[in-house]
Amino acid sequence: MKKTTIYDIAKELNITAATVSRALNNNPRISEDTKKLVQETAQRLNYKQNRVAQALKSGKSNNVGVVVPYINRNFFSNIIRGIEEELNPKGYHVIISQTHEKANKEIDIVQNLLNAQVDGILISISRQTSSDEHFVQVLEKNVPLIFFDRKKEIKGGSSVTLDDFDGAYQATKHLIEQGCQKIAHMTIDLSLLIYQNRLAGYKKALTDHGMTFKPEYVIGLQSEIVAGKDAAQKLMELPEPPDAIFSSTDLGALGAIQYLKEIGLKIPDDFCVVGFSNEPFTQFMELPITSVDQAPLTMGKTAAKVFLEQMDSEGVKIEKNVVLNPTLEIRKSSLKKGK
Amino acid sequence: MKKTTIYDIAKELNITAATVSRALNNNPRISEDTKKLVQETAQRLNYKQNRVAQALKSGKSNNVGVVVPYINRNFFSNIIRGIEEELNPKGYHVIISQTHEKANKEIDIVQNLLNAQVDGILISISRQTSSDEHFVQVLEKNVPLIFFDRKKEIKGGSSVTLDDFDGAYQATKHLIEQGCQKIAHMTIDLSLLIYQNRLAGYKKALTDHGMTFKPEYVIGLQSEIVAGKDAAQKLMELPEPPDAIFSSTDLGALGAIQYLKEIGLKIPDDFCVVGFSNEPFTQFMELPITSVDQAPLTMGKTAAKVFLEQMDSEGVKIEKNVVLNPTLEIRKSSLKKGK
DNA sequence: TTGTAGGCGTTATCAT
DNA sequence: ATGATAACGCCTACAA
Repeated sequence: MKKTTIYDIAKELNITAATVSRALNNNPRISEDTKKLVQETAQRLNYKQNRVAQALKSGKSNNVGVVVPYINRNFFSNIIRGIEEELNPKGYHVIISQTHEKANKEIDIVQNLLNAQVDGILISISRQTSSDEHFVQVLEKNVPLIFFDRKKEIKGGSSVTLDDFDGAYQATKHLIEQGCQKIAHMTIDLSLLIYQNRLAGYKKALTDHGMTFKPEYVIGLQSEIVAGKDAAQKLMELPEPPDAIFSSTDLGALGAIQYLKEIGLKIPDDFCVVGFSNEPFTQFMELPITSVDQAPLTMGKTAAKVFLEQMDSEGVKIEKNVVLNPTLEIRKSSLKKGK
Repeated sequence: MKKTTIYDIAKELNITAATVSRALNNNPRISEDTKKLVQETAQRLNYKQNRVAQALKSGKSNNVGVVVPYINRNFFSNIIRGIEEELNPKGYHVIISQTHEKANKEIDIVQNLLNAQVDGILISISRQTSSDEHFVQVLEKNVPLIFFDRKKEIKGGSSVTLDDFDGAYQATKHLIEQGCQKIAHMTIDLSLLIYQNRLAGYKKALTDHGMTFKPEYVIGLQSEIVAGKDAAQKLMELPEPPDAIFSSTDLGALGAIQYLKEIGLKIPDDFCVVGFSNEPFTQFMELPITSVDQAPLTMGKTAAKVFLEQMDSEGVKIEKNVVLNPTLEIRKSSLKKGK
């Protein structure tokens, strides 16, 4: 079945394609009669606008590219949900791609998206990413570029991020208020800004409350349960073991909890643990885990809104940096009785 | 900065755009010299193919539409990951949309995707969906239509589904083998085929092992923890309460476990519970939950492969229905000692 | 081996 | 209020 075009409608009505186009686009200087006629015929012939042709003509594809490390991570899939829900009603389609945390892949993807004439790119950079060139190219083509969560400082780019510093600060302060004296910190890849900021927030909370920062209380790991267990073990074997852990990941926190229970510690009485991300499982546990919520849905919606603003302000270049506030979800793993 | 086109390259080299196009597409009847020249100039001028123009010309957009109820459900985001990983290397972009389980939204989305000239649609239908028309339209336009997980029987459509019957059968059989005598079943929306099949598999396993099916042991609920608790309570208040539950969802299973623990039952000694979906949290629990794994990644990859096959077999209409086998992940919640 | 010309479907700019 | 025409960028018969 051939697709029907405006020419088919035109032929049917003995008018010209231009008129049909105008009628369909509600051009004011078309008689109501023809408009009606055209619309009816369009319906009858089952006409559908060809968005590709429109895109070629207008230079606008109505597609935006969204780039993340992995789609199936809870955090990212929530962000994407937010983006889709904000952009779909405005007529945009969301194209998703995964970098697998590889810089090369990211560069390829960005190139491909540009070739596909996307109207904007929303991205959370890969762990490996160090160069800027592909982002510069995006901006040179006047394609809006919005970073979310993991950003790259670049002139002309916008961003929506979480106040990781504050999240870590809240978490640490909460532990202090629970009476914890020796608070350790588990972190991940410190090459990423977000983890640096969490570390910084942790430090600041300590010193703000008259506690000294001890380097040996900071331990790096992969985001896995076993790694969390191992790290906890190392911490507990220190001459002066900690009495609380603020982990930059929930899986790390979970692993730590498992190890601490194994060696007979009572949580939260003997030891408090706080995670980061507020993964779904943290609230399902028998011992629910306190965690910093990153508001991914809001982050996605906000990133989409920033994109829309840029599209609206034709010509005027906007550079907007939104910082969202995290919320500490306090649960059993850090809530001492009587507090 | 204006985009460079093949005309710019042509002008630069005093040749014609057609030659440039051929050179870039590696047309055999172009001299190696010009090819090289063209490629160098393309590089130098930072030329990028315009995929929209190509799409208009060829009728192929190199975009596929993927439609799911919600992107952030673990099951769906894993499927999407599989699809993207399979299709990206082949040069396709993946457009995602969410139906929010609404039939209207689904119809709109499908229309929009068709307007956008997608080369294929991969979809898991909404709970509400009853009509077929939008799918018929897809097939009439010769656009490959592949259902995954939740399908609609329709001539010309392909599908990749899970053998839900078998998953339920395995789960129930496992409970029987553990010595459970009175096995209840928690289900969700029986208007969806998948839940019907799970119920059927449950029944068959019972009768195959000489146990009688009791309607009062089947209880419907929403997929929430509280609903699981309530349902478990109702079951336990029966004159003859069950000694095991096979739940069609993991959250239902979790809720049930929480209630059972509250009333002092020991799991798995007094009571066994099996869930469905193998959500990440099931393995993180202090009492890890046995669950049926749905192999979402494989499902996504398979759906993508089916789509690719259809694209390869130009003209020939293929209708393919793949059924994947679930795996029972046996964990503590159903594993009696000594078994 | 390369050039010419037309068309994919739409819209914007002239005319009429 | 409508028609004619060109253009978006690319590709491909057909010619040369």
